[in-house]
Amino acid sequence: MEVTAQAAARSPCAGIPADQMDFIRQVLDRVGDKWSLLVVAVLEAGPLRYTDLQRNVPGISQRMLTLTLRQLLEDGLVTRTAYPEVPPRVEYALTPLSRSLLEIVTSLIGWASTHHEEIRAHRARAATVAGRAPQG
Amino acid sequence: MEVTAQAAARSPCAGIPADQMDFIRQVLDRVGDKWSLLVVAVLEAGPLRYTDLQRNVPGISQRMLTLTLRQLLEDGLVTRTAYPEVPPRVEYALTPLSRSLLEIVTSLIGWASTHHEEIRAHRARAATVAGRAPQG
DNA sequence: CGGGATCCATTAGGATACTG
DNA sequence: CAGTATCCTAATGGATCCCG
Repeated sequence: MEVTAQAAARSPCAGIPADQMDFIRQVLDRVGDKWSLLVVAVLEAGPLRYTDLQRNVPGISQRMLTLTLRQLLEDGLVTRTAYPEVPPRVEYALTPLSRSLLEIVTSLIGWASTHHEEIRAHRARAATVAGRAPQG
Repeated sequence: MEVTAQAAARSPCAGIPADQMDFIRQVLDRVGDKWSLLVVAVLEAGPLRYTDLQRNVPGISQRMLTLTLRQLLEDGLVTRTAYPEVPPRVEYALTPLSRSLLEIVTSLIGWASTHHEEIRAHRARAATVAGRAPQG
């Protein structure tokens, strides 16, 4: 225990207060999960309804769309507006909060775009070195 | 249909070419997974050996540390240096690539720090509205 | 149309024990 | 010290059916 405490005191994740560590994980979990980010990205252009979202986020299932939206709703990252019309209509939209997040995410996507060749090259190389040639 | 087609044409994931979509997911998976980012963050201060990493990343298991390091290694996000000494010593360090990633991540962490109260507040409020009071 | 509920497969990830 | 291998559980997530 004492060792852990000292280690944590010395370098609790590169200067992160470790109090924050916990909730940073939560944010990361949300950002890093399979769909949240995609949904937010799709909503950037403007409000969309449920089925439009489902079609614009390629490959998402109703279940995951529903769950993702619920999470985003709880975190205040999207708003839900139900119009009491004859064919029910519900629109989801971004909030100022998610828009600010989107800026960061956009830079992350930019990073990915810039460096993905590098990563790919490294992976291919690693696979070749890993034990046998990829071809057989 | 026409609405969807237009929406998709307008916003196939916020202007992302959808070719890139795939590898962006990969990057996001790596960044968003439970440990990669923490390991990278801890390595920011300088090279560390296996056991030091394990102690500095609170809660990580040997298994996950090993797997995470392997992934990072394959992607060229860390380097591994084994010193042929009597007690074996292995050091892991960041690369220019991971340092550039760290800048983005830092801003993400900054975002989290700035807005986590907002998110928490929204969650609490959502929980209250959800059907019953949080207290019971 | 906008979901909720259920069933099922895959995976992530922790605990433990063992090795060089 | 620096891992590897195995087992097992919990969470992720897709498919499907159902309902207001």
